[in-house]
Amino acid sequence: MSTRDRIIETADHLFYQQGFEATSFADIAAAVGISRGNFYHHFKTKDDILDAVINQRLANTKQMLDRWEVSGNDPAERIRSFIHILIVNGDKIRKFGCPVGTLSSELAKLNHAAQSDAAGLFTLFRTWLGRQFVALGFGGQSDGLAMHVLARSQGVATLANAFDDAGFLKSEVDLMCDWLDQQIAGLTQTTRS
Amino acid sequence: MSTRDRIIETADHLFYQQGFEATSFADIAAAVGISRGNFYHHFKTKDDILDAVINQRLANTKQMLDRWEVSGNDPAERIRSFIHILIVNGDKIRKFGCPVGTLSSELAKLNHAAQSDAAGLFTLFRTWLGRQFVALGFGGQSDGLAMHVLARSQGVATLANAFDDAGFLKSEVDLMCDWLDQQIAGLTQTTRS
DNA sequence: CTGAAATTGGGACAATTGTCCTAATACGGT
DNA sequence: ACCGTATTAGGACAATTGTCCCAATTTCAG
Repeated sequence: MSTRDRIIETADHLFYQQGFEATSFADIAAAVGISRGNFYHHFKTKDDILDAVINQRLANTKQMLDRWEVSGNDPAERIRSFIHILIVNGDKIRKFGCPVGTLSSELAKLNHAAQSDAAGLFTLFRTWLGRQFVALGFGGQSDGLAMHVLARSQGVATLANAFDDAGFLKSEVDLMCDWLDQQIAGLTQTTRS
Repeated sequence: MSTRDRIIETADHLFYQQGFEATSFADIAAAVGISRGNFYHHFKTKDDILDAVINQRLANTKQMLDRWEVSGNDPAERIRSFIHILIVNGDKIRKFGCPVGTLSSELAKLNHAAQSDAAGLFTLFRTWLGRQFVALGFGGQSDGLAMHVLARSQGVATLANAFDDAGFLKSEVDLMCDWLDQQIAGLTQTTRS
């Protein structure tokens, strides 16, 4: 892996675990094991690293969502896959919160120009979830349902982090899956009537 | 108002709008209009101000919740009052997120000792909401329902902030109120059977 | 092999950080 | 009026910040 990529990967982890503002050039350089001069050769400003990190997250997320979409599962199962990220990444979420939500919140407070780019991560999930709901037949409600799923996931992540509570995380994931089943059942009923 | 109280109030606003880490002694002193030396006389360390800010938030929140509880409204109406904070503070939430959730998240990332104190703000709402659900007759489910309301509020705040979307905020508040009505209706039905 | 370009290390730089000190002023009780 | 305490201003302090420069070293095409 190139030095540049190692810097991005390390910065990604540190931004997630410590926050963007609290992570310094020196922190990243030390974690990568290179000098600050070398660091500067690859990234002139702190905003440059942030852009690179966000772009990598966007690419990785897009790749993951694409993988989920080409696989044979039905849309409902895909949405459940999304919901279950909360469990798969449960340990990290309890320690550091959701990587997307916490970065977006921090950049909003810093009034940082990259906030909209960070929000693009949410948009990625939003449009993907919306597509699944459309495929299920929810039509014009799909975007609202996608935002609803996104919002509940964010809330669960925030509280699981605040209380460091794995049980709550699990039970809310179950509730969300139940909710999804009810929505789908309700839709089938409406279609039949 | 005493200088000390003015410092706390100003620090509260700045911590909310800029974040704890991004707000410096100099920022607060300048905003209050006092010298750093004067500042130091009242608060020896940055953690001291943070403690004072959190304690004031705890006191203010407790006072607000007490006020809501002694008023004649029924518990369901009180829960709706809580949910509607999202609308009342909608402008600020869209700009800076939820004061409780964003502070808790930031302190968790900073591995700050005061994180548990900040989480105490959540506990305040949690036990208060739980008490309302108990009063409604939800018994052992009450705490889970309280956490559920808390989580959904947090998620709505996070996404309303990320997308700066007032319409989404409004529609999710309506959804939460509908959900509350359904829960209560379901409870009555169970009681009758 | 050679020379130019890319990469790397080791600092320098002013600005800002949290913390602390001292001297001056304001205030309140006797 | 006086004295001790509380409050205030102004600055000093080392450490760290983001940024930048320059001299080595490595890489690699010709």
